[in-house]
Amino acid sequence: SLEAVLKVFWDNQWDQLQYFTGFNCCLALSRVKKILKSDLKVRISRDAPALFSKACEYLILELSLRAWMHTQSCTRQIIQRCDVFHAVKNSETHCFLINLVPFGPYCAIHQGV
Amino acid sequence: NEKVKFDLSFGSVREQDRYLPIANISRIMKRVLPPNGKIGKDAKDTVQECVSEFISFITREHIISDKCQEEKRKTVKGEDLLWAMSTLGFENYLEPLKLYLARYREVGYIYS
Amino acid sequence: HSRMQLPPEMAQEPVYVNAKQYQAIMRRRQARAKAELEKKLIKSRKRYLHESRHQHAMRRPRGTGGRFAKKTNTEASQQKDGEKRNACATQSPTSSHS
DNA sequence: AGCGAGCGCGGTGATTGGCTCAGAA
DNA sequence: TTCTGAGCCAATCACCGCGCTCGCT
Repeated sequence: SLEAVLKVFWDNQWDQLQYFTGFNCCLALSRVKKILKSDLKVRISRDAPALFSKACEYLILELSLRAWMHTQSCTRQIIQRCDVFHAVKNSETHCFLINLVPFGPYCAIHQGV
Repeated sequence: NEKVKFDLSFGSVREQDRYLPIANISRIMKRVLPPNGKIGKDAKDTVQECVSEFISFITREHIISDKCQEEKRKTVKGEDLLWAMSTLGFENYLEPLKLYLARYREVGYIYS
Repeated sequence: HSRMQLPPEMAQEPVYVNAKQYQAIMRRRQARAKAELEKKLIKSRKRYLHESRHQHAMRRPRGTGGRFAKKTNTEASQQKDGEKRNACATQSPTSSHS
């Protein structure tokens, strides 16, 4: 059912893009630019922060949705770190984050779920 | 003054500069939850770190992979980042981001 | 289906990743290892980011239940009065009390 | 020509902790 | 069952966006 939920999610995102009017930016562009520049000393085009702002929004939404699926499978109501770990580990597109999401010791009980 | 005084934590960059605001991260995360859904603090922090890693992952891959190394001082453009995402398995993001980029250029800065 | 096994960083179960990301993940690992060798990694998080905002939250009025309460008219006028008195004191240094 | 870094200036929303009980364990 | 820890509230102020100039290509 995870695949179906994700398909609905991306269809909704596409619909919201088609009908959206005006430019709503919910992540600070200057902060995105700062993170971009922190990696290499390089010039940043004006639209790169805006693009990453939306891309980060998608990343957060999809990661949270996958984590919430795992939360529900454990019959819990609060997303914990281990849910994010599970979402990262079982996702083709988010597995590059695997080194950043260490399992907390108190979450070890959920490792087999 | 105040910044320097309290930033003697052995890291060179402040927390406010390495991550996006935690309140924005939390608000976006809540959008996929039912009204009774909650988010643990460590889950918020983890996603916050993941977002910064995502930006660095795409950007560094673009900078390292193509000819930007020889050509010093090249500017990172939006289309380059889209190409880098396509090579890293973010195909789902491509079409929405293309449309979003077009919309942004329409209303963002076309007048002069 | 195109997943590659990642060399285990610590003692842990084998991890499989997207083949498209494998090289980039390895490069990122090397960069992190180098940063750790240079002691440039931040380990723990601060309890709060700004001292001034911490102080602001600490001295704010709270309702029953620990929530932040609306600033009352009395407090607002008191604060305005204090500001005015402060400005007056800076303008005329001999006008302070007894 | 075009395009981005850097700076200064308003305006503003992210930051922030004590208590309660949902809910993790 | 025990007892941890996340949501709740809104005022300040650090910072975000915008317009500007200047330098680079």
